[in-house]
Amino acid sequence: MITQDIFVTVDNVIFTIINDKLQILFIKRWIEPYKEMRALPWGFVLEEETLEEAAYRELEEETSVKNVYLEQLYSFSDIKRDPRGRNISVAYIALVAREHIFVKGGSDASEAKFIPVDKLPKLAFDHRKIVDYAIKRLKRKLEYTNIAQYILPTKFTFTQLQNVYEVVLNQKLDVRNFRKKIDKLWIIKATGEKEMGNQYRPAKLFQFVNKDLEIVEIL
Amino acid sequence: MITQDIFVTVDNVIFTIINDKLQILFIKRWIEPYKEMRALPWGFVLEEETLEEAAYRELEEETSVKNVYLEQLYSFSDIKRDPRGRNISVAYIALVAREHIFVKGGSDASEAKFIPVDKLPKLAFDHRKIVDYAIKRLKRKLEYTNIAQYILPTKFTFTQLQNVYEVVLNQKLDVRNFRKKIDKLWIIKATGEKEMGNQYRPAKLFQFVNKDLEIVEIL
DNA sequence: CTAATAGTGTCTCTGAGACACTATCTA
DNA sequence: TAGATAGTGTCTCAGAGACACTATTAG
Repeated sequence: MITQDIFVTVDNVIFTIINDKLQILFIKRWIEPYKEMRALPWGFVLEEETLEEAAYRELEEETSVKNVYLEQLYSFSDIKRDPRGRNISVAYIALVAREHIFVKGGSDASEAKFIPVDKLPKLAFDHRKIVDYAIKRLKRKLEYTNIAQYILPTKFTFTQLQNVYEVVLNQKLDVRNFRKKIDKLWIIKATGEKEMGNQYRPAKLFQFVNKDLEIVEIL
Repeated sequence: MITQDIFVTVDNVIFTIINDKLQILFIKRWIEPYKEMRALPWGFVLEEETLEEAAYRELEEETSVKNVYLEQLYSFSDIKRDPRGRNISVAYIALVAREHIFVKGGSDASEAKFIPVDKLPKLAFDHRKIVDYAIKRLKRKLEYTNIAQYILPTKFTFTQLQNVYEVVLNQKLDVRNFRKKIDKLWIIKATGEKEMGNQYRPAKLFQFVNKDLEIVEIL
């Protein structure tokens, strides 16, 4: 029998939209290596849990969260990715609506916070590579699935939906064309309610028809 | 420090086309569990190699191969996937042209052979799940990249190219529409040569313009 | 000249994108 | 009634798919 001295970990790329910007959760490292730098929340995989369970457990250590979407991204295995020893990390993407996530109190150890993707500092380990890959996957998936629902509140306005697309794809979209396209896909339906309380015309509230991830050619 | 007793392995889903059929390489297991059943070629990840290197090394243990395309598929981690102990397996997809792969002599131990995807027997472990996922990925990737080149000889006819699409997507395609579409993508070019030796009109030979994987909206 | 596959063009329909005005609410 | 955002329709162009015949070779 072979012996292996390899540690298996999970890294989470947790996306949400705050202030109309796509943001990712980072902790601040308080020990070497990469002390003081930002890093993705990570954790060891325990013997009695799957990778997905490990990712979910890790997620809950840093945040209070509900209605989260979790998807395996890729496994990273560069020999030197952690200078302390051989490590293989399975990265996960998490998508959450702003309303459904709460970052746990900044114990001095972790100090977790969301940072906009266009303002990322230099990151620890190979986390920049992971983040880049995660963004690419998210963009792609937005275009052929109903994944947008996981980053939105259950009930949302058409404008909010469009904003998800604009912020993730990082480009402005035409209001009329966007609505036409979404309408034809039948992935959302009106709730009959309206968003009140603003000093302008109230917007209709919508919800997604299918609460599971669905492949739909979109955009 | 945590101790982990988890073995990390790689499983290879090796695709090629033989007799106009999409086929995958399997070995026959000669020990329990799943003795006598078909399984994907697999191997342990060594401490001084990346996952991709492990997949490639394993590939070379079962076959002589050149010009192979290798891509990480997904990591499988069901607690009970191997009854002998905790195991996490990173699956890889390999694509090879029939001409570029040779299955090593059937030592009684392994007896490796290609089996058409529509005639798979019951497979060992969770390999059915892996295979299904691999086929799905391959189909999808065929539609938006130039990945077909890796399953074709360097020079090929338009008919052969169309056959790759038909066999992988498992549907007949219209000759004229297919040619029009491929033409417009500028991903292949005529070599000027023709395929001779047949008792009918000789077909022009083509080759791919870009030898690297390229994202191109296709079909 | 027969058998077998290579290779080509047109029409219709649908989806994508460009583009500007009216509707509805609060203060 | 001013300010602010919600919500809507038309035209043009490009790509997708349906469809049938001619071209070229070996024997």
